Amino acid sequence: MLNIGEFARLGQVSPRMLRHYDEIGLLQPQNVDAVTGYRSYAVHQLGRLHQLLALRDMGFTLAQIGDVLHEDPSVEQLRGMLRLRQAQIEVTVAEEEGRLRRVEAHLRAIGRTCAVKLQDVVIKKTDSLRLAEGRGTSPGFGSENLRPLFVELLPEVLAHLASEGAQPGLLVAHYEEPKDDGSVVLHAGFAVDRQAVTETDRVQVVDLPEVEVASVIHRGSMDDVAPAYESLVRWIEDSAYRLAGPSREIYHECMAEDVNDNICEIQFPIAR
Amino acid sequence: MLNIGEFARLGQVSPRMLRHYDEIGLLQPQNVDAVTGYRSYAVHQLGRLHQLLALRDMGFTLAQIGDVLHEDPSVEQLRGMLRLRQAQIEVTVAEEEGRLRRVEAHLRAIGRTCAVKLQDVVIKKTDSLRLAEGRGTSPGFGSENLRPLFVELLPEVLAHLASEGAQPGLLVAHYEEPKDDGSVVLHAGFAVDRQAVTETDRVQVVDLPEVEVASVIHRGSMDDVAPAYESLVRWIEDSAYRLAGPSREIYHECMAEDVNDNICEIQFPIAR
DNA sequence: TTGCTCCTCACGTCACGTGAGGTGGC
DNA sequence: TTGCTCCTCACGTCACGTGAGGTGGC
Repeated sequence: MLNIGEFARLGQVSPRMLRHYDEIGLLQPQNVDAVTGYRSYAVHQLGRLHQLLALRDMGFTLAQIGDVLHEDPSVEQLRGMLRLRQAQIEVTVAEEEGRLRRVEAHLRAIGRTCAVKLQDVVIKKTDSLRLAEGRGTSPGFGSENLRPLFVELLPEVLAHLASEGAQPGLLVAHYEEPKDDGSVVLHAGFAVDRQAVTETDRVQVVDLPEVEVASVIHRGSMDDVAPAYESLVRWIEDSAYRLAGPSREIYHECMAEDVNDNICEIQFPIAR
Repeated sequence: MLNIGEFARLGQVSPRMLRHYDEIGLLQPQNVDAVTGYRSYAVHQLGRLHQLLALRDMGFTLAQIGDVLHEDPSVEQLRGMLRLRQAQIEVTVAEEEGRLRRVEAHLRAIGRTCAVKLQDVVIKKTDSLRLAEGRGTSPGFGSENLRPLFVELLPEVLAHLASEGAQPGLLVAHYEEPKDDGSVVLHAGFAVDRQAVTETDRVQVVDLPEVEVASVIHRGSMDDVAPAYESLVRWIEDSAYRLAGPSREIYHECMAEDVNDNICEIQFPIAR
């Protein structure tokens, strides 16, 4: 019979761990002295300890290990548990590799620019969104092209919503894929949630689906949005995602007294 | 200004998380109502939240994120943190892949045999060990060859230790690489820790170094040790380690009344 | 007597999730 | 009045590490 220190040394574990395994019933000493509380382990318990450590090294929780040790599962059950564990580890590995790619994308990003503040690209799922919107074609991106279109479309949408007694929510814009000549179709409108809004030939109601996006927050005038767009796109390509559609712009704040306080979230659907 | 629910929805986080970040000073609301305690967030705080989430997605702890957000590190410092994080993730990935290989080795092991009980292979570091030992050559492995050698060598070692007033510790055997003709040199002796023991031409004192080993516990007669050896070797090869030397046998229990209660630990040094 | 090993609490870890119990505005 | 959102505790999670304070045999 071995005392706890000797047994711990043989098994290369700490006495505290053995006490813990005793406490939760995973591996109880052969004998506990009724007076002193001293634990004694039989040499053959080293085999049990080995099983326990082997399962722990495979990443099973102590509760699962308890099931295996006490319930003596069939070969089939054991195989099932191992397969499940295998699948879970594969998921973990994939997650960590994703993390790694994101870190490396940020590393390359700070290598490329002097702007320190681009580490705010975030992957998230958007909520689905119902918009009342107007549409128009612009000769290209750039606020010199887009601004007049916003000024044309938005009052029409607002007037229509007012005539229907609906409250406009967030201002949202999204785009269609640019044509070969560089022209783009802009959709600009307001979130209307579940309010009933009828359509006209100038105002449509559309549902933007939930999608996974990469997103940045741009603060300031939309005249200066280009760098944000560029770093977002490069970040996405860098981190082994790919662009899965044209962008959306969500104007969380677009009427600040100071234009530098405007806040616009730029989202690109991504895949992979 | 947004209340906590609105802000949480925009950032795709839970209100509880925002309260937590407030509590630990990571992201405090623009305003807290003195009477009701209601938190209000400014839209531009979405940018801060994005930074926070981006850092979290890279696996930084909240304490580290706090440092980045509050202390506005230089590009060089930021690069250093990212590099460190990158290295840590690479370690994690390597560990998880090791786990995966161990799980797969066990899966193949239970596919190969009907014996359910071989899941007790464990990787560990041995303690260094000082032995007083005798040496002899056997025509091969197998207890029919080795047993006479043990019977010859061990009494000599014991007698020598007794004459020196030293206490014999654990019985340990180890081997040299087998020769081409299949013969092996057996070293068999007893642990002597730091006791002073002089050497003779029949009894040598050696230090076995600390090494990383794969280890199984064999219970019963050494006549039946072959399957344990075989499964240990296959397991090692299977899990992308490789054998880094000949085996050691540690006889934790070798004089049980019932031979089936003998306990022997078999270790193979491994590398990679 | 001093050192060593053993014992039993019990707190701390990390980033929140999940009630419990209560409040304020539509 | 009912629902909804907000609030503040405070426990639970997982596998131990790390004291604190005390005991027993050489």
